[in-house]
Amino acid sequence: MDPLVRIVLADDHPLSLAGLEEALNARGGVKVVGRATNGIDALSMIKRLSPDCAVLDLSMPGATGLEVILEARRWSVPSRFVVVTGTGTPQVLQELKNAEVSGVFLKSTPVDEICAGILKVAAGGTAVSPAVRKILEAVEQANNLTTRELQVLQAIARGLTNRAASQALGISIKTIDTHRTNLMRKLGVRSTASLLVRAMRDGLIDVSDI
Amino acid sequence: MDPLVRIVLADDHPLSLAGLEEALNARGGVKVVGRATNGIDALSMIKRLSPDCAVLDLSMPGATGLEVILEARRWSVPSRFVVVTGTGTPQVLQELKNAEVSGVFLKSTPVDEICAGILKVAAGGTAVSPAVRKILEAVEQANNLTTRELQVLQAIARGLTNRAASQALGISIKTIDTHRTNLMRKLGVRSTASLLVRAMRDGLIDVSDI
DNA sequence: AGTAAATTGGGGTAATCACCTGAGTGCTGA
DNA sequence: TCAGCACTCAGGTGATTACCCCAATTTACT
Repeated sequence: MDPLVRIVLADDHPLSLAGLEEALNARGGVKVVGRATNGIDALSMIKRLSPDCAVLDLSMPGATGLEVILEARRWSVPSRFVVVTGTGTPQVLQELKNAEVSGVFLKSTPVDEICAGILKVAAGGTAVSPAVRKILEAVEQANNLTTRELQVLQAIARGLTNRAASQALGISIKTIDTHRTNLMRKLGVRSTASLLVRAMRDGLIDVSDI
Repeated sequence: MDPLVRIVLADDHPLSLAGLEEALNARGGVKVVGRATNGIDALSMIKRLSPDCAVLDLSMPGATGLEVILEARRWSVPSRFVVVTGTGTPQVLQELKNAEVSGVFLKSTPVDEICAGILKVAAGGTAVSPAVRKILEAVEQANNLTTRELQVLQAIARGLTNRAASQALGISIKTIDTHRTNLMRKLGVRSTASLLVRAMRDGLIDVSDI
């Protein structure tokens, strides 16, 4: 048998912490050598223990999981990292991707899948849940949209007609028309209806203020 | 001081169970007299202990929280009930509302809020989290839409034009037009764009298969 | 049987959309 | 300096939508 994989868990929600540890123990092959409920403790613990893998919640008091990772890397800690995040907003996931975090999971992911991912990352691999991967692909596509195009998309989502959108953005109706045409071409749809469905599904537009 | 409020907790996820109990203990005034990780145990426990309040997860092996409640009521158990559900689909919430469950919360709700709700329900009140209430209002509105109108809404969401939708549903374009107009009037919007945004935001249409 | 609601569909009009070609400006990196 | 891109706008055409009118038929329920 391999020696046990040493793991540090950090999550400000005690219940998630306990649940994950229990699942990992049930699976075997790992040893949870440290637990933290805030970013600061997590960071010092990771520095001190140099675990094979640190599993971090993203929203923690003191420092987010991402901040912990970046800081730990500045100290050349050899650990690998898995981030578990509750809110899978495109922006957050993009940041994690840029930071080249080895493993990313949503909290809604089945615990078994997360456990498997942690082991994989600890073994030197990468593990990104399908849900996260899907969102990232959407982000990829959103990044191909220009600022102005996103603004036009937002305006349309608010129910503005081309005319109203042109007034809102202070440009000609024809310009709005051009942008919308380009949006539909870029997203591969042929109607405003599909455009909005795609945009909302992929989180390209902000629905909260509508 | 009042005597301690006697509570039974049931959740197949041990971590949620522990987290909630911890939070309740921290708040004080309550005593968790029973824990169950499946519907069957929960039911027998409630019958045996007649707690002031039973807090039930909706998705449990054996029997769902709702089934437990309905069965417990058949036995005239005097307990009051709080349901905590992970998936807040409109259908599920509507069923809970119909069953007149005293308290309904999403798992994403802050623990403090859930605790406060449990105490309120145990005291004879009702507690429905704002998020749930909002979804229910949307359901209310969706129920005012006829079957055909919902079908037309789905068709539009799939990006079908009036013509394509008419062919898909085997009716005249003019009928689609009528339905669409009625939809917009009922939902208080004046454009297809707004119609879709409203529909998606409120879960009136199924986005998964688009 | 009778009333209400749902579903169907026709006519018509003004507005808007979808899509095209073309073009001027300004910024940026090679 | 020059190509490339983003942004801007125009003209034009056919399709479609938004919205109003009205009415026949079916379904549901009292």
